[in-house]
Amino acid sequence: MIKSVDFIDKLRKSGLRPTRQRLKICEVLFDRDTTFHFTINDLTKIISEKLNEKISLATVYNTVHAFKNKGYLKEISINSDKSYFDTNTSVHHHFFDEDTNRLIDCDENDLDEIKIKKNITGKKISSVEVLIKVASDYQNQK
Amino acid sequence: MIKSVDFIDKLRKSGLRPTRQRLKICEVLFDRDTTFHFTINDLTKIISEKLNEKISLATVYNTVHAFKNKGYLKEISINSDKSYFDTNTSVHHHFFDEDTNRLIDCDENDLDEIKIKKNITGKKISSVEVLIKVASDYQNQK
DNA sequence: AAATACATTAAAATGATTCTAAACTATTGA
DNA sequence: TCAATAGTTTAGAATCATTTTAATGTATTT
Repeated sequence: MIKSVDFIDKLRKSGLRPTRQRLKICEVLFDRDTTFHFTINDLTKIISEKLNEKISLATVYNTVHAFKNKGYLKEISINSDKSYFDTNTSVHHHFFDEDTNRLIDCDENDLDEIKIKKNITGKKISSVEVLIKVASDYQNQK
Repeated sequence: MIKSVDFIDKLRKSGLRPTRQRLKICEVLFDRDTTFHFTINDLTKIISEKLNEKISLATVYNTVHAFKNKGYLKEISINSDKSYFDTNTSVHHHFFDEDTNRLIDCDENDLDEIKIKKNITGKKISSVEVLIKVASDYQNQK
């Protein structure tokens, strides 16, 4: 378990004031052993239902975006209406389970390195992301 | 230039009635030499501003989804609020220009084949998509 | 040509996200 | 320590993309 002091430090070092709300959200997001994939809705539910805390929806959005901008969260592109976030900020790819709408991290060994053999003039690559959609066999036959 | 008769045929064969609105949209989307990437907003603008036609927004949505379901359009996942569509329905990947918000198709030769070396139990891969975000050099240094 | 099934439409509804401006709180520095 | 300040939270309103509704219109079938 990570001490709340660590989060206070982390926030201060990023120029973010350690408020009650931000510390709570830190706990939910970062006090874990494994990567956490979530939508704003997921996070809001955990805060209100599991932790019985009341944090304004606007604050949840603000905080998640602040964390993303500081590099503590990664936003994942899914063909969807919602944004997904990932506590694993390293360069990695994803499986997306279309049955459950859940994301699964790809391991470094699950894919070969993606080499891009083309350049867009005057542009620099800022990210390369692979999304592998999976579904149970029978549902796939649409 | 594709004759409107061809579109009537195409629609009928797909079990879609060839209405004035659908034929107009076919022209915009499919009477082209090269792949067309668009958002619903782009399409609506072309219809109303360039063609001076009046098609209800709901119809544009309905039609684009119908065409997608019939396999005439592909929906592309961008980290964004909007959906992008592509008249190129083959398996291929994309560059996304973050400066202009424009999509560019990857050629078959731009990337090696993506081999996935992991299986999700009980699931079948339904798609593999690579999205390469690019931006002009200086804008990248945020 | 009538009956039927499918399509279009404007407007309302929905759902995710952002904005606003007022109240609140952490930090700074006298 | 305490007031000034700068940054934060908040509820609710606003926005924007998309979907639904239910009434009207049109292609197809018989």
